[in-house]
Amino acid sequence: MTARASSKRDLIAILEDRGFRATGPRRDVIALLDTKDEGFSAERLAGELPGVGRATVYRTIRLLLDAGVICKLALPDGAPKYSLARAEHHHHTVCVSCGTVGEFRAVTMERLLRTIGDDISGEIVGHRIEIHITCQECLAKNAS
Amino acid sequence: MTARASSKRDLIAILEDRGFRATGPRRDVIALLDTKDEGFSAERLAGELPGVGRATVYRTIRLLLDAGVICKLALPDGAPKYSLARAEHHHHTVCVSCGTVGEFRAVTMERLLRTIGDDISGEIVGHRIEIHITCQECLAKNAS
DNA sequence: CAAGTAATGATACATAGTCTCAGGATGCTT
DNA sequence: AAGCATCCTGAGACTATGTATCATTACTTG
Repeated sequence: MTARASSKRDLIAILEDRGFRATGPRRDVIALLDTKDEGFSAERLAGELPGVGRATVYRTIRLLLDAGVICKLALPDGAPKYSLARAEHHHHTVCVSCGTVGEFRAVTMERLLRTIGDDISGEIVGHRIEIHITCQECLAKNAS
Repeated sequence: MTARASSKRDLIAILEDRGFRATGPRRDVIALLDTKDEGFSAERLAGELPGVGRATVYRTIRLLLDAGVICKLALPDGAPKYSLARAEHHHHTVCVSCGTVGEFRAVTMERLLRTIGDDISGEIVGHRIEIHITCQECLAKNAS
């Protein structure tokens, strides 16, 4: 099991710190999310929670996005995916074949971005960096 | 006017080189595209071409995407945008306020990505790097 | 010019997500 | 505990972005 910065309890605490109620449906979403080590789609999440309304799943996802505890990313084909944010600041690898999402940090990257800032007119407010890969498992599968 | 690697004529040539016909509707899409210096949405493009079917606009966009002459990118809020690819390989800046898209190249970035490859299990097949900014114009507008 | 192929517009469908609304749960005050 | 304001909920309508289908039209090439 991967070490995880945010456990289920932490996520609930974060919600409450922001003045939101930790209601049943929200706990359900968080509990399911907590079992996922890979990227997941909102629709799939909703499908796995028949007791929770689709709108509520999306609403909870938005809350957690705003709180910064999950990340939204896009496969090259444009399909959106979510993943739990384990580390404070990080970037993602996305397997274009199976959709598995990984995280990496690169201090060098941050330094580089600061440098690039000098060449860019305007104020940098954020960035999105995704590395698209074919993961080990898919490489092995395709080789066979 | 910005120097542009692909002019209208070039885009048509690229289509034909790939075995597609340079039909009227496609020329219309390309001609309109050629007037745009900013990022644009497919829907907006379709709206500005009442004589061309919505499906054809999307189909033409896909052809040009496949040919690599336009790029698809995403604003932080998830809204998709397209932009003409001027330079061969490049990354984008997107103004989060007005949506204007810019390009930049960073050789250092490519070198860095190669380095990062050593830390990533699996095979890198691509990447997506977007710098989100507030552009000069929007900064000025907000200051007033 | 005939036949085959490519492209077209209209429309239906798919997916992702937001909005609305009436009802229900919650928490706060007393 | 009662009353009340607020938050949250599910259902479903709606929007946005894009793809698939299909009958019709336009090219191209022999």
